[in-house]
Amino acid sequence: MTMGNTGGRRKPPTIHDVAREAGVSRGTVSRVLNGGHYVSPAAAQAVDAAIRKTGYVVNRHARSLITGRSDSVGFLLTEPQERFFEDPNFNVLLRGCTQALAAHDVPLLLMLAGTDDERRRITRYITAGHVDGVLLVSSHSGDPVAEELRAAGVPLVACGKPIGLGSKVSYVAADDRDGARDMVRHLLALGRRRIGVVTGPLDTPGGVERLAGYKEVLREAGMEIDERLVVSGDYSRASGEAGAERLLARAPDVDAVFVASDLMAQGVLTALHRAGRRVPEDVAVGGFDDSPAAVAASPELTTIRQPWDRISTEMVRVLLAQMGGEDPAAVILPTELVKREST
Amino acid sequence: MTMGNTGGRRKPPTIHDVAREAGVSRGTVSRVLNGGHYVSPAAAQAVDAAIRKTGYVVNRHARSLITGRSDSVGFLLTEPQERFFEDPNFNVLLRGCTQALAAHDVPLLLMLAGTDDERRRITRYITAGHVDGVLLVSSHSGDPVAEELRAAGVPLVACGKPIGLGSKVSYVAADDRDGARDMVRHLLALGRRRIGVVTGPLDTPGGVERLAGYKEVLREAGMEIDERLVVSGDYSRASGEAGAERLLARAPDVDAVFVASDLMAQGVLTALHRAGRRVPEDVAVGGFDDSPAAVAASPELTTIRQPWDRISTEMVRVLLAQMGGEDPAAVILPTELVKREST
DNA sequence: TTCTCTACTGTGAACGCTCACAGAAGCATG
DNA sequence: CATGCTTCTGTGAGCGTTCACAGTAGAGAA
Repeated sequence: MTMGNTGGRRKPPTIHDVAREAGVSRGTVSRVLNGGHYVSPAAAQAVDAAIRKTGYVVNRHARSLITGRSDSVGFLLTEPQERFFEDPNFNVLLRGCTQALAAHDVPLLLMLAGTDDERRRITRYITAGHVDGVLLVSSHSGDPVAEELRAAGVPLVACGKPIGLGSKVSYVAADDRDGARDMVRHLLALGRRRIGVVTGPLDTPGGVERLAGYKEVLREAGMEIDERLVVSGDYSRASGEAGAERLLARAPDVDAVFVASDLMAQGVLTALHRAGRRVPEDVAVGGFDDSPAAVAASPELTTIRQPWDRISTEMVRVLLAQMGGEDPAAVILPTELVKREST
Repeated sequence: MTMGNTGGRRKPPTIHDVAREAGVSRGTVSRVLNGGHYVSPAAAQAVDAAIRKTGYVVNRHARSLITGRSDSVGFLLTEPQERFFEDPNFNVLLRGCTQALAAHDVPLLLMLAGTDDERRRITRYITAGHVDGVLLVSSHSGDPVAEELRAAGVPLVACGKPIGLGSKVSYVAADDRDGARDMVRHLLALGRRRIGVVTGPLDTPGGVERLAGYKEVLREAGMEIDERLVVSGDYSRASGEAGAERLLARAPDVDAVFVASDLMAQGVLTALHRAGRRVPEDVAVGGFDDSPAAVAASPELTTIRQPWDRISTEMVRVLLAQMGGEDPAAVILPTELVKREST
């Protein structure tokens, strides 16, 4: 009685059913499914109709078994997870990647390598061919997982320039150096001349590049680099606070600070406030990332926005290309200066 | 010359290779792989050794093809994605689910149903049997995707009590009502007597329950519900601000506000500050969620913490049980009052 | 000894798909 | 009229695993 297309189905239709329905052979249906080359228009139409009528969906397992591909990719996070999972930009990245892949009908598997045990299992899983490629989030220098995947020849696209991996690894990154340049130029344009910097960790490309941009612009402007104005942090809020204190102690005449992350910049604001300096009147503060911390701060932070949505789509594009046989590629995307109250 | 275990492998070892290496048959290897029943200790040991030696990893596609299971689950978000992806608690949930599943060697597929097109594709994908179960985040009343999955008999566990779905759907939720009770009791214990409330959307179970808890405690305390003290919001910061203004206009003598989300509570703080009310001296403010907004706020918010880590592990537990044939279940987990500066 | 029962093991036969190949048209060229 | 070429189609094989079944060995009971 109830045999319609709704209701609890037991056995889904196979390519066989579609072939019978369309009056063609399995091979023809398969060809239609895979691009439709070498298929007559009439047959293609019949197959399409049969697919709709039967509600056929390809069994990816059977396909994978023979093709050796899985037609899925992994999103692998080997970073200390707290840090990344608390960064809303990470969400934008994850969402962007998922959607960009979905547009290509490629499922995304989320993999978190926290413990060594997980690392091992995930490495095995990937090298066994259960995913065709990996989107990697890791700024670990010499990440063992990444290295092993690279060695196994798994298509890999890193978010941000990876350290310690050969040039064989693709990556997509924001132009950290140029972002830093923009910010420091902005501070110069405001008439500031004693510009300090709180760097990120200098064993990460981001940390290095942002510092390099800072120095470049000052040199361009004919100024000497005063090492008293350079202190380093680790992207944490606390390190920003400590950094600002050191800065104030070493160079009390500082009139602007370029901080390599918004979170640290929040700490800088706290320290400046405590020291009785007004922002931006006495000291202008520029952050980096355009995280929610930037607007949550008071005053709201001028910062550098990284194009996370474009980063994600580019990562997917590069990965799919590489899975299709193309060579690894590096993509650098421009950043944007977002002016707010702190400068 | 270079034939070691490292390096670019072409063909991964199969169950055949393991069987040959161990001197047993495919069947025996398969039995070892699937629980080891009806296998002699000697054979089991030989197989284990052979697996280690060959570096064998089961081909899940081949397995799935015959078992009909995929041994993977989907994490499905049908909510407007901006809202959830900006909520760090969502991250905790996602991470917790991923890790709990990883412990069972079950991969997680991330699925975002934003557009109708995506919704259709995902529904097809799931009902075609490409995942064995679904972790669902959706407070949509009458979510069509959820309804279709339920109808198709796909094991489903919702995060939070779902609306409009039959009792056949499992869910795991924090005890919203009890959390609200705790907060309002806390405000009463501080001596406040004119306690206002900014509710969440009243077409969600969370919104309804939190309001119910508020009313319960006041009635318990022998107080009448003054409807002037009840305003509704939609969880957004702006709606909190507007709500507080309405509250102040309608009941200027308000001395405490229970706000159904931290984000709204931030808005409430802003409005109170603007109106010249001191927090907590003049008006105590209690939030809900313990989101980062709670500590970012000034003063830091007293709030109700939902056990997101436990919610995730419970969701996974219930889902796996259901995939194993058990009946749907509902799990309600206790919340925790976190006292900070705002009360 | 013979039988039965249990514990274990090996062997096709699938699962649903793609791929290589063989073949059948249709059509122009020699 | 044969020959080649292109376009299209069907068929068998096989991907790596599990499952059902048949079978073997050893222990205990008759």
